[in-house]
Amino acid sequence: MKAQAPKTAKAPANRAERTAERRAAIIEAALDEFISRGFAATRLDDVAKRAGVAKGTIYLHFKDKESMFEELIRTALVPMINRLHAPPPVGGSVRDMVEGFAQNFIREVASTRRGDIVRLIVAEGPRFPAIADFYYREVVSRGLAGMRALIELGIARGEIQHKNLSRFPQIMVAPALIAVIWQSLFSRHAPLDAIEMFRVHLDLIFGERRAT
Amino acid sequence: MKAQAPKTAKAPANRAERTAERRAAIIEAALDEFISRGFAATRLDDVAKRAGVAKGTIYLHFKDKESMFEELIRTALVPMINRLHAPPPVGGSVRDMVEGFAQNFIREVASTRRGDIVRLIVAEGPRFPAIADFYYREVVSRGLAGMRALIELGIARGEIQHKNLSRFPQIMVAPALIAVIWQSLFSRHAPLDAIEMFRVHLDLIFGERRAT
Amino acid sequence: MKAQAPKTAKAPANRAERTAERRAAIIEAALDEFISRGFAATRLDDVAKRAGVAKGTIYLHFKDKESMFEELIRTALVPMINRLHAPPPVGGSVRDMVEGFAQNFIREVASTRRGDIVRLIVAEGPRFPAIADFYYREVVSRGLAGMRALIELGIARGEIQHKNLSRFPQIMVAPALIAVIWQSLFSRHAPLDAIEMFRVHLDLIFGERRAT
Amino acid sequence: MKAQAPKTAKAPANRAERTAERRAAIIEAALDEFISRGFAATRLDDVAKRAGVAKGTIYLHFKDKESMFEELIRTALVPMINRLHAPPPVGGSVRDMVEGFAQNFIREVASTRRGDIVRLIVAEGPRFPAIADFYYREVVSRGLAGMRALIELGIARGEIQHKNLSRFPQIMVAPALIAVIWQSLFSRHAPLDAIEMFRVHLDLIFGERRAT
DNA sequence: TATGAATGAGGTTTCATTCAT
DNA sequence: TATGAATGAAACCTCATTCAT
Repeated sequence: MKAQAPKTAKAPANRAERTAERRAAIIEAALDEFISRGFAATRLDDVAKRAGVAKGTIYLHFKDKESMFEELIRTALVPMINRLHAPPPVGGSVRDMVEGFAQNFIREVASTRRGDIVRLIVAEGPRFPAIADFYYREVVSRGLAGMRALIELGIARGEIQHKNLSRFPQIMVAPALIAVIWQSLFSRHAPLDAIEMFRVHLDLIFGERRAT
Repeated sequence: MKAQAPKTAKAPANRAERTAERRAAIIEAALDEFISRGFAATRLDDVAKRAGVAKGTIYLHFKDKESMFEELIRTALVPMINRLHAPPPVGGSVRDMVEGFAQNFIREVASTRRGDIVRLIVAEGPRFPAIADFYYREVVSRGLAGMRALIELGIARGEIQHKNLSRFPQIMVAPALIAVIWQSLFSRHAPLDAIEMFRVHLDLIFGERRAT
Repeated sequence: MKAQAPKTAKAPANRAERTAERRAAIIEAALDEFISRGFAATRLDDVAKRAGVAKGTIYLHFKDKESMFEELIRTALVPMINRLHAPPPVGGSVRDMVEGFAQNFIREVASTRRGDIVRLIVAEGPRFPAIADFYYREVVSRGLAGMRALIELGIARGEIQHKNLSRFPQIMVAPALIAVIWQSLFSRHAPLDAIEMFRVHLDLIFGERRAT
Repeated sequence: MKAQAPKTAKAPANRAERTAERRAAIIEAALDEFISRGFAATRLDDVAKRAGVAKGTIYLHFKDKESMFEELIRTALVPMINRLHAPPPVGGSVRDMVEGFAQNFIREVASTRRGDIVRLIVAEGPRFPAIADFYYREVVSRGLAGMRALIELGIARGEIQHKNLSRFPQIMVAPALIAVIWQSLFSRHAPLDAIEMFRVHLDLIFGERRAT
């Protein structure tokens, strides 16, 4: 619908819209800067320049640098959280479900900027307890709970033999995290086929597959 | 004459010794500060205060903040590197060797400041390629090579069934890295028994054990 | 509406104007400080205080102390350069032209802050080749070329007997430079009537005058 | 005489001698540094390094940087002063005497480090009144007095026609000072034959010469 | 709302000077 | 006497934040 005055087609109609766009540009720019420099080394000047707004404009949207950072991380995590909420694509075997999830994660997180956000949280978490708390509450604990449920399903169905695995669902996702970190730090030195690594990892858990 | 005062063991004899001590104090203090604040947010003023020296003294030992950081990380990694060089305590089964190694790592790295150094590298690596390079060259690639050798030994001896594991030795150590990160970020929220987790992980690889 | 307050002539209308004023104040203050302390001993803190701005404001106008210095000198030389460009007040004898020029120079340079700038260039030139180059190119070589033209005119007209003088136009201006230096260093000890000295100097070149 | 123990010929016999040598080395090094950097930008560290002594040693010979500078300049001026004291090589014409003096000055001052000392005084004089005073008293006023005496002798002998010249002996030496400054600042851009220039200058005063 | 010039606290770094050896 | 490690005041410069327009 929306159907506003078509204007010059490009210019974003009304004021509210332009404001929202500016805000989005700031968020986008700030994320990029924070990812590539970390919190302390990021200059709001650069964020403003990259977002195409004046420095003062940032303060119309965020109280200060710190709350901007925290809010940003939260915002950026929402898509990941939503994905966790989404019911796993029930259907095939548990292995297929886990593998689907991991492929998704590796493709959409480990190899993209979202992976850098994870690394950013690892980097700045200790100095921003609010962020570590939020990340634990919204991502880690939910993700592990979901993974544990899958593991238990796998055990119940007889796909997984190792009963103890449900005590440490972290093991299931460990290679995915490794992939994220490897990507940021070492892909230059040696590329890593994260998806294949994950498959081998699943072989350990579910037993070797017949066919690929 | 000068009487050769025997000193009360506390006063560090000669000048060179005191200088060395001061340097050690600076290194110690700087590591602590870098770990808890990251590179950019660390103030050399605080480092000096913590080390009990004047600000200028730092510059007698290091060219500037950046090279201090790089040199520090290198220095701090040496013990880890040495441990990797040390021939694995050959003897029992491959599983025992790996488990011994992991216990050692978790006890001496994951739960100590050394673990924070690993996290620091993850955090600052992208901004300090020299550090990431050094870490890859001296720690990661060697560690993975050693691990691959062990895996191949395990396969040769029949302890390990999954031949593909040797392609991704990262899988073997993944839980150890998870432990390091968990320790820094989430141990407050939920403690993690890293050693037990690693044991379960080894069960996946070597098969379940009869007795503990 | 906003009533268009006519302002009381003191308040500098719009923002751009105030910025320009501030910049001018910085330049003014910096020149004074550089002149009285030299480059290295000048503190930007003092410049800011004298200009009535904050320290950071200086950096909105100049990249750093060094480029501020170079730019300042260049700016300050422009009036002198313009004067050199101006066609000499053709008219009377060559002697009158030279004497007019010298009187002007002594009055407007040797006895004012502009003279100190010349001394500043002498003082800092070796450490700022860019400045010495600029000064040579824009002031010295042009000034000497002009002076040589005048000398040749004087020779052609028969006012000057010494044909060799055109090989060293420096001789013509030497007393003017002496005056500049004397002013800065020794006027306290013994005042120097630079204009009279120059007249005597011209007597050597053009022959003694009948009347004053 | 001196005839001390020949020792190893190279090593400077006794302690006092070594101390004197060290002092000389410091003076030498400091002069070089001050000349090429100016007072404020000279680092005592560099002076010490260049002199081959420890930083602290400088303070055994000089109260502080400032008095070292002043003392240095004084010391360095002594040879020039002595030369002024020396009775002019009476003999030929006044012109010969002046020319001899000027050639000497240009050869031994303008083209050497001593010329840089003159420039250094021009540069730092205003900030070191004691130095400007000393220089005026010991060099300038004496030099000008001597020059005035020569001029008056020239007038008396009929060699010089311009009676007023004795009022401004500065005119006589002006080209020599020009040469000093030119050397430091512009010799890179355009060499200046100072001796020839001075000769032309003398032609103005004494009349053109028959033979060269 | 949006701007960006201005601020000034605070950071890194330098260097004259001291002093225990 | 000579050393040079240590000091810490003071310099340059940055950048989060404010505010008049």
